[in-house]
Amino acid sequence: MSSPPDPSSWATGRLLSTAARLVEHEWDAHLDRWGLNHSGFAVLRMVSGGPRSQRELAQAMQVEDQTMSRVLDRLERHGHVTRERSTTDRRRVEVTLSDTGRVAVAEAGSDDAAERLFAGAVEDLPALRAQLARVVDVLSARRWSAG
Amino acid sequence: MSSPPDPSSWATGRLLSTAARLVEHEWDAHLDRWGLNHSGFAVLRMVSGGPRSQRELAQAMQVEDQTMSRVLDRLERHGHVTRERSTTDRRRVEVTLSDTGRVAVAEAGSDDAAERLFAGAVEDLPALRAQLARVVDVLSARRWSAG
DNA sequence: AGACGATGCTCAGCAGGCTGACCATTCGAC
DNA sequence: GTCGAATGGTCAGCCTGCTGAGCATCGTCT
Repeated sequence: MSSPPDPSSWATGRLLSTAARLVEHEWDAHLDRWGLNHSGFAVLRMVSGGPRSQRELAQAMQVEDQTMSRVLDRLERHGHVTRERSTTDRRRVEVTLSDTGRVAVAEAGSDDAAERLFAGAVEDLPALRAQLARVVDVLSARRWSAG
Repeated sequence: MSSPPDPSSWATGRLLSTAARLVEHEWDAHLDRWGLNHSGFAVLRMVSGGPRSQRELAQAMQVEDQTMSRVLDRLERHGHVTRERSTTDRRRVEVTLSDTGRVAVAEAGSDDAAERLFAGAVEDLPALRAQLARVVDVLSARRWSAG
């Protein structure tokens, strides 16, 4: 008898979180084949544009440094990425895509499964994206700025 | 020089997750005053309609039983909720809102701060909600059904 | 050169997600 | 009544988030 969930009556925050979790879940299932998950994959894509410092990656992903550190632990452990201290600034750690990482990101992202995930679930994808981008803009400014 | 994030070029999944995290973060900051967070608050609101079993709560929140178990641990530890074995079916645990829980949920949810959070960040809230609700509908059906 | 703040990263600990494995109780079929 | 499957919760372990604290290096200012 347990009634099916009725999302249209939920608070907006819960709607957002639940949708995000469901998408991550499907995406993770797809990426599992390469030993990746949604966060690792996003980092890999970022690093595929050339070596990056951890701080740069953390800021790009809108995440704390400590979180990025552990995501990179996992990527390194799986051989998707290498880390070495910068020679010019020994505080920095240069994160570089490995060959297996390059293959993984290419294969996992080839058939843009990421966006096909939304097929049938979204009426107007560009509109949804625009609204979400605006939320991210406003709230991340509110969070990471001086004020 | 580090360029500010440009969400409009992100993958949709990442957009969704990031927006959700930012909203949770602000919401948690508000609820912290009552020893609550976004997940605990949502559970509390659910229980305020009368005692529920843990399984019911888990399904309503679209979460695994184990996750709900630990959220309730915390709510119980903070005295927001009481748990007692059902007398008619001793496998079930009845979760009941406590007095302090009732006060907390009333105060924290009074000035609907939850929705004001989106003021200025969203153009057409009903449209956003409708799109998100559809995503949740489709993906949760895909996940929790037999198929 | 020395001192001191800013910067880049890691460690420890908490929380909410998840999976897999397990236990207790109930229900149904025999 | 007994046995076995279904049901309701928990334990352990992993992952990504967060905060708070600490360490090493770099820059700057005197």
